[in-house]
Amino acid sequence: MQENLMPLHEIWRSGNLRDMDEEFVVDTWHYVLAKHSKAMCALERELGDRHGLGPSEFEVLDRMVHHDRKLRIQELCDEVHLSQSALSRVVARLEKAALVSRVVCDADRRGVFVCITEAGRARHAEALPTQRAVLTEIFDDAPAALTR
Amino acid sequence: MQENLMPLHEIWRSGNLRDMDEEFVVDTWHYVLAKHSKAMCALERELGDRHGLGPSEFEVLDRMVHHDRKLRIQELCDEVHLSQSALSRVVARLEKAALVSRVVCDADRRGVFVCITEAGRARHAEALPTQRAVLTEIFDDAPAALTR
DNA sequence: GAACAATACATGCAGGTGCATCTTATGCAA
DNA sequence: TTGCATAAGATGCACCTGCATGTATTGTTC
Repeated sequence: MQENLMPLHEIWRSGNLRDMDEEFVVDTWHYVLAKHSKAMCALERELGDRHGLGPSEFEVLDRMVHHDRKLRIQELCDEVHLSQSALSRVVARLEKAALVSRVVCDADRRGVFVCITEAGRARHAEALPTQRAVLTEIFDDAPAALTR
Repeated sequence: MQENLMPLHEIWRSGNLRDMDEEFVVDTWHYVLAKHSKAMCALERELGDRHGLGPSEFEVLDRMVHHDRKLRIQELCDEVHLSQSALSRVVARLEKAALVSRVVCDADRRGVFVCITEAGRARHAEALPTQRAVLTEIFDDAPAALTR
């Protein structure tokens, strides 16, 4: 699909940028659509086949590792681009796989803390190079033209 | 979500672009994720509420108008980021709404031509300003810094 | 022409997502 | 304390998507 996609920096250079014209906006949108589609498909395949993780599952683990502490569901909502209900289910799946655990928050018993387990850290460490490889493959055209 | 998202051109300027380092790639990915999520949600809401179209439906109509001729399902597949099966169903929905019609291809009776109807053109013309407005709203931070 | 692989599209099915709603807990006011 | 609005998170439901497969047609090889 869209093999002749113009790199975004070229889109941004080609037009009259002072005008913020429609063509520029639409080209940028098509760039985002194409890269998103390509990356999501590849991540789904690679993370799934090699590590048994979906992109959403990986992203949640990644956020947990990044913050390195227990997080409220709502805090995760701010960082992962999922609805609260979708996130709730992702956490449920991760918990069933023993990659995170849910702990009731004592200060506010409505709330739930999500804690990454050792198995979760291990799975994330294992999957991280795969994710980086996929992204590098897909976005390697992005900065090149800025330095060429 | 991610209100403090760094514009992509800043991401591309900030790092050592010669190195294509991981941080750059990941920041670019997060940019794509954030913009895609924001735009898709907004398009789903605005196109849906105001014109009774989903993003995929609009995109197919848009491609039809752009090419201004009947297209094979497979041709559309190359342009819209959907699987063949998903596209088949989008076309079915559009046909049920009388916005396109399916015509068996005489030269190759396995194939199907998709033709946009007058109602389809009208609906697209009506929805186009909405789509452009949404995209402009979301991508207006993108080029500005290049000219400031 | 017969047999068989390949192609174009449709469809059954499983899975993920968002919206609306439910449940439980908190906070605040009377 | 009681009553009610609000917040956190879970869940029913409808919808969309991709994968695998089915159906019809075409091309190819013998």
